[in-house]
Amino acid sequence: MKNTFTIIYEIVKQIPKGKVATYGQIAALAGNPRWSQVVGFALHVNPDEQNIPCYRVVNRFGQTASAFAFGGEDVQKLLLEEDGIVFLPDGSVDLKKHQWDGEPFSE
DNA sequence: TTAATGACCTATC
DNA sequence: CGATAGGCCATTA
Repeated sequence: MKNTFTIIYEIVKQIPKGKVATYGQIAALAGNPRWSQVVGFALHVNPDEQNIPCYRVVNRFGQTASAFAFGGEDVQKLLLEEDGIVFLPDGSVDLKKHQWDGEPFSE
């Protein structure tokens, strides 16, 4: 069952520790920059949260969504801190310091 | 089946 | 440069 979701899951699961990726970035890496919404949907269902760290996925502003599906917003922040993410006083992560460089997929 | 919404982003004025 | 509007894909009702 390798649908669009699987692609997104693969990307998110490939996110290295201590870094975060944005929906648009994941969508772009997936091969479709306009899957931004679908990416959110994929994480929303999150059938493999154990292997799909949604907390490492943030929006364009470096903030997580309001509707979390694996615990709570506080947990999300804690998990990122555990990974070594630097949270700004605004409640967002320093994308310019932790935004995922990109997939190790050398073309 | 059609229509509307959605953890969004991009382009244009 | 800043803000506004629209659009794309998939899922759900």
